[in-house]
Amino acid sequence: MNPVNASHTARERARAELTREIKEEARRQLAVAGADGLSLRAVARSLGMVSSALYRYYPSRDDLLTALIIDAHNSLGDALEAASAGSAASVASASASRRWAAVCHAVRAWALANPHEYALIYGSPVPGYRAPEATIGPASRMPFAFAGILRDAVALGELAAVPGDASLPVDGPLAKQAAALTAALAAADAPDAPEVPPGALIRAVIAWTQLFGMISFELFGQFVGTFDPTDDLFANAITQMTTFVGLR
Amino acid sequence: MNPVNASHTARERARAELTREIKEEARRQLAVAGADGLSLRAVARSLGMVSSALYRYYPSRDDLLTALIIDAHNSLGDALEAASAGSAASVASASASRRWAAVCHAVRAWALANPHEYALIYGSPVPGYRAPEATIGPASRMPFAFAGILRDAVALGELAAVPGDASLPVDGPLAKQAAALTAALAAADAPDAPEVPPGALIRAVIAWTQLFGMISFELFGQFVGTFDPTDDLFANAITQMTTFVGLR
DNA sequence: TGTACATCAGTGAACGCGCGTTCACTGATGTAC
DNA sequence: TGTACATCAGTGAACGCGCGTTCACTGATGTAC
Repeated sequence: MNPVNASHTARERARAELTREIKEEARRQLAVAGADGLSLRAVARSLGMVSSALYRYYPSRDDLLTALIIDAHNSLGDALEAASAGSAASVASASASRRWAAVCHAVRAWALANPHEYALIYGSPVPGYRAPEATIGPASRMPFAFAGILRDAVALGELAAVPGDASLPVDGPLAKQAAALTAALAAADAPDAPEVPPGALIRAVIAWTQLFGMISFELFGQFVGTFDPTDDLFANAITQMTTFVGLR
Repeated sequence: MNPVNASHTARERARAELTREIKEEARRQLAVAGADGLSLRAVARSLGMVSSALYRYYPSRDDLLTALIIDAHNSLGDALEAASAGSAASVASASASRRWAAVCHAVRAWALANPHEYALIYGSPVPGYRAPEATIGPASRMPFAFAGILRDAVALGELAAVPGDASLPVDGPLAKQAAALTAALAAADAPDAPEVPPGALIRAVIAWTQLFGMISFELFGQFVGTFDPTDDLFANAITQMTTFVGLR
C-alpha cells in the first residue's frame, strides 16, 4: 500500500534481480576465461544487453569482480558454518575432532562444487587487481570457522597436550606471533574465551594449510594419474591431520 | 676453422642468444601481467623488435609459455636436487630427515626467489592453455626429489614405523593407489630399490601438500597480518612434518 | 483520479587501445664451386 | 680467393578481433500535487 514499497516492488525489484543475474552470468564466465578474462562485454552479450547498460549496476569491471569475490567468500563461509554447527547438532555434543573433520570435508566439497570460485579466492592473484577492504570481513569467515572449533575444544578440554608443544620455545618469535594471533581472535570474537595454546594454534595452521594445499593440487591437476580419485586420500589426510592438531 | 662451426659461432650463436633473451624478457613480463597477460607484442617491444620477428623463434604465444613453464620446472628441479645432494654431502651421511627438511626449505626459497614462476606452475591454471606432453618430464623432477629421499630412507632403515600405519586398511583402495604409485616410481627410477610402505608414502604426500599449501598461502597473501614474517612458522612446520612422515 | 515533472534503465555510436598472426619484402650472413 | 646462389633474420603493413569506458539520447516507470 505504501507507495515507497510499491516502488521497491517494481523498479527496485527488477534492479535487484538483474544485479543478481549479472553476477550469475559473470560467475559462469569465470569458468571459461578465468578471473582476468572476465569481460563486461561478454557478460552483457550473454544477457542480451548492450555493454554500457552494465554500468547502471556496477561502476567498473573490478567492482563486478569484487562482488564475485565477496560472494565466493560468503558462500564458503556459509557452508563451513553450517558444517560446523550441523556436525555439532546431529551428533549430540559432537567432539571437536568430529567438527574439525566435518569442516575440512566441507571445504573440499565446496571447492569441488565451485572450482572457479575457489581459484578466484585461493588461486594465484589476478594481476593488476587489488582486493578492497570490503573483502576482508567475508574472507575471514573461513579461518574463523576453524578457530571457533579450536576455541571450543580448549574450553571443553578436548585439546590434547601434544609432546610437540615442548619443541616450541615459549619466548621465541613464533610463539609470540601465535599468542598475538589468539589474542586478536579472542578480541574479535569471544573476549572471555580461553586462550588457545600457541603450540596448538600452530599445529592448526599446519593442518589448515595442508588441507588447502591438497585441494589446490587436486583442482589444479597435480594429482592427475596418481591419486585419482582422491576421495580416500582426503579422508585419510583429514583424519591424520585432525589427530595431529591434538583434537579428540 | 670448420665453416660449419663458423656458422654455429655467428648466426646460430646470435639465434641462441636471442632465444634466451626473449624468454628472459617474457619472464620479466610474467611479473607484471601474469601468465595469461603474457603478450608477444609487449615482449617484442621491450626487445626493440617488431612483433612478427618473434615468430622466427617461437611459433606461437603458447609455445613461448610452454618454454617458460619447462624452464621453471627445471629451475626448481635443479634447486631441489642440489639441496638433496648438498645436504647429504655437507654433513657426512646426512640423515633422511635432514635431507627432507633441506629440500622443503629449498622449495620455499625457490618460490620466494621466483614467485611468478611458482604461480605459473603451481597457481591456478591458465584458462585456455593446455600443457603439452613435453612439460611432464620436467614437472616430475620435484616429486622425484622427495621420492628419492623416501626411497633412500627405507633402504637405510631411517623410516620409522609409525602407529598411523595401522589405520590404513591394507587392501583398501587408498593402500592400492599408494602401492601402484610406489611401483611406478620404482619402475621409472630404481628398479631394485626397496618398496616404500603405503602408509609412509601417504604421510609423505600429506607433508608435501602441506608444504605447497603453506607456500601458496604465503605468496598469495593469505598470511598478511598474521604470521608475518613467516620464516619461523616455516621452520617449525617443516620440522614437525618431517617427524610426521616418520623420517629420522 | 489525472496530469506535469523527475528519475532511471537501457541504447547505440564512438574513442582509443591492445592483441595474435600472416605475408610479401629487403638485406645481411653463410655455402658451394 | 672470388663469385653466384641459398638461407635466414628482421621489417612493416595489414586483417580481424576484443576490450573498458564515456556520452548524448529515448522511452518507460515512479512521484507529487
